[in-house]
Amino acid sequence: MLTLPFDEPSMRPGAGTQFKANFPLDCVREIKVSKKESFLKAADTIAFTQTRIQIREDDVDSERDEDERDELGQEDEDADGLPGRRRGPRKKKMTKGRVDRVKIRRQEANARERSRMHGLNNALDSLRKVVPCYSKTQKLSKIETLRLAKNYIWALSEILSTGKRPDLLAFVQALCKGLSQPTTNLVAGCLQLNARTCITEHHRESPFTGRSPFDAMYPGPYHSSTEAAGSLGHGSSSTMDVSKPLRPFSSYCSAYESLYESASPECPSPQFDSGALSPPMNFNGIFSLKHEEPADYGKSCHYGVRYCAAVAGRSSLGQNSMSRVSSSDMRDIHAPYDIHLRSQFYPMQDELNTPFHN
DNA sequence: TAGGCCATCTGGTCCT
DNA sequence: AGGACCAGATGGCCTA
Repeated sequence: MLTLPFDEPSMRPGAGTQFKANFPLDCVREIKVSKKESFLKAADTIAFTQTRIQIREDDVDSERDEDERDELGQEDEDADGLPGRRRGPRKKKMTKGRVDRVKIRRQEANARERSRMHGLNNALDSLRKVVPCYSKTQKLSKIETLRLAKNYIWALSEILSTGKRPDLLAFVQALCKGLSQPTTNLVAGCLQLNARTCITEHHRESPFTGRSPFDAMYPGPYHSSTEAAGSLGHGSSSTMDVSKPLRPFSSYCSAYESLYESASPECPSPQFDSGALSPPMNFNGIFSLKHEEPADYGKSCHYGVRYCAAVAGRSSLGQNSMSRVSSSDMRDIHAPYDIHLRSQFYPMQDELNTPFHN
């Protein structure tokens, strides 16, 4: 499901301090340590605490020794009759206590660094949940998550700025721009899209003639032709022509530019080999960009941007789901990415997306 | 077995 | 001085 939970606590400014408290339980489960690790950690903690106590006692002793030595040194200097000869800060000797304190500080710094990286990974996990491809079974890597998020933001901002109804394929291509082939396959799988069929059919037609594979997904005025319906595997008649080569990725780039009238990010994109794509999947006219919903889905009033061709007045879906963020802002936007109040859309959308959830 | 990904440690730098 | 942040090094795990 393609959603933008702007209202999600972790997305709000100032929510960082409550990050752990608001974090979905699923994520907490994922980072939960095993019993063995818990025991080891507990043992380490005990040993560490004991060490600290011992070291503090040693510190007191060693510092007392240092002070005594310093006093002796001062006496020596005085005895030499050359006071003030030594310039600059006195280099402190690495006594046992000081070495131990350095060790402790290092361990504490390591713990902080671990905690910091865990927070970073948690943030990355939350990002994984809002990009258009999320699966617990096959997690996107860090770099791929960031790339996909960047593409996603860019594509959505283009839609908002141009107010044009984009081509589904171009949108998918924009999302996959710069991603590795496995990730591209994963995204295609998450989109429930027969990428290869879609691409080859798209290649056959002249691009951006107003009739896209997207048109085939929905009945009514947008259902332009039976050919288009076949191109996306509409209903149960989806077939995949594996003999046709994939389009080079660079062509996606130009197509996307012609659609959005601006340069796409990082163009030219790397050209990937035409590896195996997702297996043929039936496309029943319901488009879900995500396999799973956040745990708190529907609890709060989320704004979701979803790929939905149900333009107002053209289908019951559209009529029921056109709770715009701002009617004045969105009135002229006829893009299929309508913004919905998630709480209002939830029952229908849950029903529609049931077949695509993990 | 090589390569990718990841977690962790570590030292350096900057800032308060 | 101490904490945050960063980047390099290293070793483990997994997969093709």
